[in-house]
Amino acid sequence: MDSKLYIYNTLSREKEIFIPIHPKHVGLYVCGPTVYGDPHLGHARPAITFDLLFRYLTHLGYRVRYVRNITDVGHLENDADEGEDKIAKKARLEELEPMEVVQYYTDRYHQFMDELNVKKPSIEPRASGHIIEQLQVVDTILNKGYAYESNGSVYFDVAKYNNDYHYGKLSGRVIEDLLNATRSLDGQTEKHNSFDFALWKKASPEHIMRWPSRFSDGFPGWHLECSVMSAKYLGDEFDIHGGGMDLLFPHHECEIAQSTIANGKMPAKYWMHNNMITINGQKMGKSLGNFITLEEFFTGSNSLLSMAYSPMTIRFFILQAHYRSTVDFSNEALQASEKGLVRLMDAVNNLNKVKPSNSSSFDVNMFKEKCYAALNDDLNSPVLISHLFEAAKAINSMIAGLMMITADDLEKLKTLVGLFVFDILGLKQTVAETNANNEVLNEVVSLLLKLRGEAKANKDFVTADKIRDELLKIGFVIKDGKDGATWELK
RNA sequence: GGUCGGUUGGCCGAGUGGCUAGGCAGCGGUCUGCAAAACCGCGUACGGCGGUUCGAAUCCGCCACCGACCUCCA
Repeated sequence: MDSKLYIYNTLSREKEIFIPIHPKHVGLYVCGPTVYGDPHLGHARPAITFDLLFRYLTHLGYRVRYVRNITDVGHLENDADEGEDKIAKKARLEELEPMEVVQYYTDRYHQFMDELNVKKPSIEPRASGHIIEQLQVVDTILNKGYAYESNGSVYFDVAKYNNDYHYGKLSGRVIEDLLNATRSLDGQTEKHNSFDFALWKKASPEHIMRWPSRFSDGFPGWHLECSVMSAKYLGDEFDIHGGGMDLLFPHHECEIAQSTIANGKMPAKYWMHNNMITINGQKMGKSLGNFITLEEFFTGSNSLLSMAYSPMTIRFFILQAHYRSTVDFSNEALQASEKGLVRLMDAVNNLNKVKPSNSSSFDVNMFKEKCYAALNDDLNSPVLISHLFEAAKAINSMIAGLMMITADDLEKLKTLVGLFVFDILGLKQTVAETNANNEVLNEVVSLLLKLRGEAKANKDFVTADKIRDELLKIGFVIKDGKDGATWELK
């Protein structure tokens, strides 16, 4: 528990030691997906980053309440008009209920997160399920004088807030600069200042998701849900707030302003932001249209992909970069990750083949220390992985008889490798590897390998190679070693 | 235009003042009937220019290039 975990706090722009507000408990809030499109690689990054954090904090013994929201309000518009076009009419008849769209993409998101072995959060609240709470906060902020009503909408008064508090403390924005960056936007005329943001927005006719309120039929502002739901489930003040770097401004800045007025407190102590995934050096995002969905990765069905990549390859690829760095997608990089992952997993499986000796030439305690040090240093998963590769090399050397390990140390090593690879990094064995542990299959293949061994002993290499080649065709890779052949499924 | 961040060997990607990150690819070797795997060895990288220092990829300054945010976006 006295782990000395340091995390980089965007608020201070420094790594800070993590000390929970309530000992032994951690409140973690992460901005989840807006469910109006298929999940893509960009969605995988924060999910995996904060999954790693969730897993590690849990391992350290904290009771973690992890809240990750589903944004299902405010993005759906009805583009149908009153034209007589038959196709348009049919489209309208077959049109999906907004909640159908939400349900569909929520399910898709869950499906792909499961495949990536991302643990479910403790609570996954939906914005649409918290309209009443959001309206209550609108009232609170209005009553405190930091919001104004304008033509059925309610806006947060940023200028007033900035007089009394500090708008921009998270993002480093200066309000005067924001004024200079003015652009013409819809609804501008309703706002006192361009940087004011909506708490409640009156729905225009084409908006199909709408709720009644004393201001108008409308929907809550874009930033309000996170302030409301984090406070509801984690309290006015909680430990860690996470999300993508692109949400830093304005989303999180606005959240801070709202929560500060509504609850009188900074909502979160530590703010963590994962960086973007780039493609050809550019951010992969919905608006740029350069995203590759997770389904496309898993099936290889995208012209940018030279092959399909397994969920674990994607997970490992993301974990091989530090979460605050951009990570550039390329087929070459992904294939390198895939091969590396196979090498690592092979070594993990090889642990069972290691025979203990009387002494150890591998320092298990040092290995353990280095692994924890990497995680404690702002979740440095790439460094942790580099240590795991060193352990992999050591394991293979033990099998080759070049290194030794005592039975005690071997047990420790098995426990540690299992802990870091499976529990904390959240990697898992492929279906093929799981099949390889099937006893019946094991005996059948062993029988074939035994026959091949006999053929080899008789210098009948034609038969030996035939067995090997035929097995390879089915998907078995045969590896000859000092003490006979071993196999694995590709 | 403003704010912030980045530029590391063939590719990806750690590293923040001196000590081999790691993975992939490549080359040489060991092992093997051959192959694969594994192991051993090799490459001697830090955008440019200047400064600080005994010593800088790492600190400071200037320049170049790239990106993020400023608008929905993970």
